[in-house]
Amino acid sequence: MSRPRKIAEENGSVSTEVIVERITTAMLEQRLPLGAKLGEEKLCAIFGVSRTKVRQALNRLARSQLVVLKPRRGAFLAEPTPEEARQVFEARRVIECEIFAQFTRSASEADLVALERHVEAERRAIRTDDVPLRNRLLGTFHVRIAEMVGNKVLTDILADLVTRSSLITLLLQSTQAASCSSDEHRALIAAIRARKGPLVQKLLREHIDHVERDLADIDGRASAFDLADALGSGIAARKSKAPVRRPRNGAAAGRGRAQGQP
Amino acid sequence: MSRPRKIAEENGSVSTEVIVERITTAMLEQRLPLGAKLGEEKLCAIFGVSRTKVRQALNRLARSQLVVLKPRRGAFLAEPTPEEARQVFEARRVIECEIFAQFTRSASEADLVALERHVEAERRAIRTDDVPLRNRLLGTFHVRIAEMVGNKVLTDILADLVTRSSLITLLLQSTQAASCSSDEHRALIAAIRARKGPLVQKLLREHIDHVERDLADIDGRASAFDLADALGSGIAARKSKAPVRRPRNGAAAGRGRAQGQP
DNA sequence: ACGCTAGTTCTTGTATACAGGACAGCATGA
DNA sequence: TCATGCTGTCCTGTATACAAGAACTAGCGT
Repeated sequence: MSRPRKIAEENGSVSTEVIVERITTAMLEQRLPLGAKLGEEKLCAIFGVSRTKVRQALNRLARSQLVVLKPRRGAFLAEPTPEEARQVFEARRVIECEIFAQFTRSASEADLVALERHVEAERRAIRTDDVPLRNRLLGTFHVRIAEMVGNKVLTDILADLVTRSSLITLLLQSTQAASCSSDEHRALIAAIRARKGPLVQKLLREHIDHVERDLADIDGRASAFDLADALGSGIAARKSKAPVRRPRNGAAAGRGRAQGQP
Repeated sequence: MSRPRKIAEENGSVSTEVIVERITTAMLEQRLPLGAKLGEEKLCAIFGVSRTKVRQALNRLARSQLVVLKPRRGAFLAEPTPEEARQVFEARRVIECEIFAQFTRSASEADLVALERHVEAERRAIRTDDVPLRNRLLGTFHVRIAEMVGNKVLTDILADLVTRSSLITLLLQSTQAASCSSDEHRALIAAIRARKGPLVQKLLREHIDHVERDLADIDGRASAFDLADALGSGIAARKSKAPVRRPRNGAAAGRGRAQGQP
C-alpha cells in the first residue's frame, strides 16, 4: 500500500503549516484511522520535502495532542481514551459556558447574522453530503463565537479542544447526527438573540452532552488505509472515488442520537 | 557580553526538555529580560548541542507563547501586551473558578494537608528570599489544585496559563507581593476546608484580580544581560553573585499592593 | 513443529553543511 | 550634515549525512 505519490507544489516547497493542515484535515475527513502510523520518510515522499519539515509538523501536531510521538518508534495518530475524551468535553463545557455567557451579553446583530449564515453553510454541506466541509463547519461554529467574544487566548484554547473533540467523535459521525448538531446551533442563536442567558446555558450543555453520551462506542476501528491517498490532495479534497470512506462498522450511522460534532 | 561558557553535561547531551526547562526557569527567575533575543548559535554553545535540538526547544517555547519566532529574524522572549495579559488572566479566572468549585466539593483532608504543606514551603521560600523557588511555588499552587481535581486536560491548559502569567508579572515581583499571595492561598484553603463555595469563588477572583490591578506598569524594562549567565546552571540555579538581578527600576517593589504571582 | 536467538534492515535521533534573507556599517551624493 | 544605496557579514531555514535503536526475518535448537 501507500505508493508514495508525490505532491508537486508549484511554488517551491510546502510549508510546515501546510503539512500540519493537511494531516489535520485528512484526520478530520476520516481518511486516516486512529492510531495510524505516520512514517517520516513516507510523509517526505508525499509532500516532497525533507524530514526536517515533516518532523517540525509532527512535533506541532504532537503538542496539540493529535499525534503521539513514541520515542524511537515514530509518530502515530492519537487514540484518545474514553477518560481523556470525557476530560476534553468537560474542558469545553467550562470554557464555552463562559464564552457563551459573555457572547449572550455582547453579541451584535451583525454577529448573529454572521452566525446564521454559518449555520446556513452547515446545512448546505449536510444536504450536499460534503462530509469534510460539514465536519469543519460544525466545529468552527464554536470557535467563531469565541472569536467574536474577542479573547484570543481563550479562542486558541478552544480551537485546540474543538479539534480534539473532532478526533474523538470521528467514529460516530453520521449525517443524522450532523443535522441534529446544526439544529442545535440554530436554537442557540435564537436563544442568544433573545438574550436568554439561562436558556443559552442549558442548550449549550445539552449540545455538548449529546456527544459524550455515545462515547462508549470508541472501540472497534479500522485497519486498511493508504497514506498517500489520505494526504493526497489539498485542503478539502473531494475529487475521487466513493464519496467518503468509512472504515468502520456502519452501525454508528443508524443510532438514535449519535451526535457527530457539537 | 555573553561569552559562551559551555555547560558540560556529563552523560551525553542534554535533552530538548532540559533546554526548554532551563530557558523557562531562567525566565521565571528574571535572569532574562522580556524581549531578549535567543540566538540559536549562542544557545548551542551554552548547552553544547546542535542547532537541531535548540530549534526544537524554541519551537516548543513558541507554542506555549513564551517566545516569539520572527521569521528570518530569530527567537525572542515574548513581550506580552497589556491586552494579552488581560486575556490570560481572564482565561485563568474562567478555568480556575470551575476548578476551585469542583475542588471545594471533592477535596479530601489529605489534599488539604498537602496544600497546607505547599503553602508552608512558599512561606519558607519567602522568608529565606529564595526568589526562584518562591516564584515557582506560588505558581504551582494553582496547578496542584488542578491536578487534585483530576482533569489532566484542564490541568495542562492551566499550567500553560500559569507560566504565561508568571512571565507577565515578572516586572512587579516583590517580597511583599509574594507574601500577600501566600496569605491568600492560606485563606483559600481555609474556605475550601469549610466548604464555603461562594466564599472560595470570591477569594479566588480577588486573588487573581490583584495581579491585573498593577498591569499598567508593564513598560520600562531592561537591556543588559548575559545569556550564558542566565542559562548557566541547571534547575533552580542559586550559586553566585548578588542574590538576584532585578534589571528594572526598583519602584515596583515598594508599591502598595503589588501582587507577584497569583 | 514451535519457540528463541542472532543478524539484517529500516526508522528515528542528532549533527552538520549549504543557501538565502536581514541587518549593520560604510560610502557616496544631494 | 543627513539621507540613501550598496556590500559584507551574520543568522536563520532547509536539506542531507551519519549513528544508534527497534522491528523483522531467518536460522537454530529443543
